[in-house]
Amino acid sequence: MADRITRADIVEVAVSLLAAGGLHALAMRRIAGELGVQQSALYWHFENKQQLLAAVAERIVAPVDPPDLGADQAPWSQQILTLGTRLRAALLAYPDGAELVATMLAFRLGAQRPVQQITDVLVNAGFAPTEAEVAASVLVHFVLGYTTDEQQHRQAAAIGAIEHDDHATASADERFARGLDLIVAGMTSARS
Amino acid sequence: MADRITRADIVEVAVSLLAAGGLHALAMRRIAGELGVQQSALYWHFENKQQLLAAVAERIVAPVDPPDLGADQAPWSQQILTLGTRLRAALLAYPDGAELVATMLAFRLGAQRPVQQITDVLVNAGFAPTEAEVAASVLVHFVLGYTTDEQQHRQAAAIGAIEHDDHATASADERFARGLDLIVAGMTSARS
DNA sequence: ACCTGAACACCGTTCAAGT
DNA sequence: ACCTGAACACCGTTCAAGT
Repeated sequence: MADRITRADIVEVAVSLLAAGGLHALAMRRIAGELGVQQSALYWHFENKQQLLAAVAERIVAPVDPPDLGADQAPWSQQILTLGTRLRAALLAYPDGAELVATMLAFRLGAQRPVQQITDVLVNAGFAPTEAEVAASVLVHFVLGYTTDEQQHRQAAAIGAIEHDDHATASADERFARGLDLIVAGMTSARS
Repeated sequence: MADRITRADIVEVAVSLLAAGGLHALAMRRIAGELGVQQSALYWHFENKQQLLAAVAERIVAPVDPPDLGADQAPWSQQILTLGTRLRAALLAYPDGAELVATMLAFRLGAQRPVQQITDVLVNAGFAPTEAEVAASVLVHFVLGYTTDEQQHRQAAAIGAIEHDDHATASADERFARGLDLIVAGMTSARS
């Protein structure tokens, strides 16, 4: 009613809807409703829903800080573990966060920064560019896939389709950490 | 018109629709139409669409043969490489095959056989059960994630949203193989 | 047991028209 | 430049009723 709508407003509402109800709640009609505007109004600011989702995905992975590339940096293996852990934490901050980012990444729509950061760390550690890209994709696919699984399972438990298993949830962190370790070990022997 | 509809008929039509038009073409209305039946008729045979998709996913991964667990088996690392390559080939056989199987796996709806096969190979090679599960999940998430990326990118190129890059497509196989190698190397150092 | 017919409650996207 | 109003072309699911 009051003012005009901006791209940032739309993304902000979209993020809050995602936080509240997951990907299911992220409908153009609902976003428009929340902004007090017609659904067609959104299409002046975004070409389509995918572009909007790309912006949301970007926001999700934004808090993943780049590691120090300066003098006093941790060993590369430690940097990789940190990046992987931070990425997972960022994805877990929103329901369906992992699925959303994975989809956007497959379409090459934003959210590419974490992949680039990981690749940079590896190149900086002496990996050949192609080898660094391959290693980064192994890591990213594991983080996204594992976290998607985790969130989807958690959601199914919340609906009551599955009994909530505290034991399994507790060990999710450790299984993830072990997966990361395996990949870092693989990277170590891949370095020329 | 002629005969009654069976679960197998529905799955068969669904698979052929997937082959022809990808996940987008897999609509209850279209399946029903192809069978000459009302859409509501499908709900007598399947509880919902997800259960139907689970059956389709099962069909997609069915051609992934279990490796020999007998006497004259190849070294475990070779068996892992073979299983990973076969899984990817099975997923590539249908458009959106990887995405479909990944979703069903996240919901613990069928298509779990490949994961079990990989775990079995590792346990058989002397891995501790938990370590085998972690290693299998790393491998499976890479195969599914990488192949989903590949198929989605290919589809975007087909629509014309992206230029078709023969060079990139050519090296997709090699990048995948290198990723597999990295993971197998990681598994090797994870074995107690 | 198996299916029809019809409705319910949704979707994303387009486009002329208004201001 | 920015938004409304209304339509188009779809979805999955339910359920009384038929046979």
